[in-house]
Amino acid sequence: MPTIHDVAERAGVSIKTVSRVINQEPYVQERTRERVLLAMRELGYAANVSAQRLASGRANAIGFVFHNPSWQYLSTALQGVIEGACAAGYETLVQHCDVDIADVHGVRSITELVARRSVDGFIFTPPADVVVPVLAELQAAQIPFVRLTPRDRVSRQPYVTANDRQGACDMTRYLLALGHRRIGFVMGAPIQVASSERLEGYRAALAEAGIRFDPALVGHGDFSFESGARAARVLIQTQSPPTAIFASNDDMAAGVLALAHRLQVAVPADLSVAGFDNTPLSGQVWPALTTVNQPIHEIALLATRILLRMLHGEDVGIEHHHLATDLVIRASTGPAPR
Amino acid sequence: MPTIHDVAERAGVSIKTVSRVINQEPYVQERTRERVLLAMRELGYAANVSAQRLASGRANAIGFVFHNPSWQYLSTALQGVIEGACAAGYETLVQHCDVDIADVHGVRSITELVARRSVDGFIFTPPADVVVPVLAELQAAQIPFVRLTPRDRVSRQPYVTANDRQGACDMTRYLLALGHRRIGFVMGAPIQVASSERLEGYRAALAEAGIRFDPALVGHGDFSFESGARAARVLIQTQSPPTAIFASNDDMAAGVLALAHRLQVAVPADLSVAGFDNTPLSGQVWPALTTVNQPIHEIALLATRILLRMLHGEDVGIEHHHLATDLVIRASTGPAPR
DNA sequence: CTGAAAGCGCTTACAG
DNA sequence: CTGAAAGCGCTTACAG
Repeated sequence: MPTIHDVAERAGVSIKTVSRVINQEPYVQERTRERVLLAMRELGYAANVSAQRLASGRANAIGFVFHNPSWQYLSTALQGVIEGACAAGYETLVQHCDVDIADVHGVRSITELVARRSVDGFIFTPPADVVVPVLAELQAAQIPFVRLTPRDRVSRQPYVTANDRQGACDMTRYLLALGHRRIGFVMGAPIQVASSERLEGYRAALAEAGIRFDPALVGHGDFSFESGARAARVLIQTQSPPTAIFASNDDMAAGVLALAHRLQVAVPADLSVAGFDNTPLSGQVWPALTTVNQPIHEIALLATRILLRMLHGEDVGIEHHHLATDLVIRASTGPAPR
Repeated sequence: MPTIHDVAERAGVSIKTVSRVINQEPYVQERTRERVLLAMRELGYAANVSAQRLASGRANAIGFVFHNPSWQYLSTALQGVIEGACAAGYETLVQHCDVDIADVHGVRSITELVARRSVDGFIFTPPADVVVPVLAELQAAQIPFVRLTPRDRVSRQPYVTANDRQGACDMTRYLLALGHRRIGFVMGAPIQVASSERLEGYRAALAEAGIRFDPALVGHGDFSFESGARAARVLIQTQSPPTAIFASNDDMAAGVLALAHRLQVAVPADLSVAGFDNTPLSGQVWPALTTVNQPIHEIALLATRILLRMLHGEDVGIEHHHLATDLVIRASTGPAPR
């Protein structure tokens, strides 16, 4: 493996000049730069990352922390982070964080990445951001991090999220426009901030249309398929059942759909069903789900760019971004019956 | 940040002795070891990974290469790799490999990880293992790698896969046991070896039962939901349609299901439908899919353990593992009609 | 069982 | 615009 010395010798310059070319520093004569670049190419040279890290004190790597969000969320977000990191010459280290064991393993593994100088900063995906002591520790140690769809939105720490409230409001407006007046809503796990945000969006649209909010039309789920089916059973078997059910994620909407099939309720003729997240699942059930798309890739990319700015020493101030969602209209929704 | 010198001073030993304790080398007096360990704890010491890498010439990291398999496959496999790597003190670097652009970006990014000394070896997930020139380059450079469910199973290079043939054979036997005699089969993308393996399993079970293989019962898909629906349309609208359709992955089986619903074919009363992979999707469609479970986590973990042995200089010989799958029986299959 | 010396391949100040 | 020296924090051989 060629080193910086080999390149320097071949180009007839000092290693410092080679270093300047590698790091794209100014003040290198164009002809010199070209000679160095040529030598690097001829030798197949690539800088030794560990040596760079040791000498510079920077890892040029970011940690991607996750607990266990949906597979799809994780992968899409990870690709966004990798894209942003790669473009800036940063590596991405994936770190699982066990939220349940709280500080035993979770904390250790993350702070260890810092202690061992393996990463310069972190991206936290939900719900990994609930490990508050870790975040406090990072903050105290001045290790930058950006959170994706975090639970706490009060602190000055930067975060990027989809605008859940607006998305739910849009969907509810759409169902109202189809003539639905009794619209059921299935809530997600209360611990996640998206749950209440989506409920608020639903309520806002109802209020806007002059429709009284009816608690009896709200089912309580936990974002799982089964909880969606359970909530739907309750909603459908009431005195005056809703003509539409808006489940606040796709998994629960699929559960609603399965229950409707079992009870022989025609979708969307007798019951419209809508979801949230635009997961692959939403397009692969029958009928295909009308849902809300979250720009996960863009969210992750933006978060990474903010993190990179922080790593470059920039004082970014308050960076709280709420990215717009969009409606994906498919076959599971239709005009209100009668 | 404390260094090895700080620990050495506090423990009253040389840095070499501290190094011995860090690396768990023998020949350290128990009392000395304890004093060093105590000093490390008191100082909150963690070795600087970059310094270790530079000095030792080893990265203690493995690269996880992926193209774009299903999200779920990717995540499950990644967790298996991280688990195995972490246990051995290795970091995991996730590297996307663009199979389509072939050697422009794909090759570059992978060989660069090696050139920059960022990783010691690789795990290739399908279909990233199709970048044959990269594999050849790695082999020439003596960089160990293990492939997951690779296309090429002839070379001596180690790999780990699920036993697709056995899984498909088991499923077909199960359908036969339910009384089905005309069983349709939807093939996946021909480029993936799993496609032909699964077809072979189907054929083997038919032969075993003394049933002639009928090419007219084989639909040609590409593992996508849409291709499953298309293939099902052809199969269902023939003169004597099958009483069961075995789609060789869950996405296609969901497509078969959607088409059956559209054509008002009752599942499983009139048509049994089976899938393969046991993805989350399979449990969230209606009726829930009978499918074949692949032990992805175990596959990834085993692959990582083999890679680690290679990285430790062991000559592992031929390591070609075919892990058993198991049947997951749910609601989409039932006795043959009549 | 323990240690002093050299060196891994870079970057950081500092000179010129 | 270019370079010589020092040092980042470890491990590797080699002595004792």
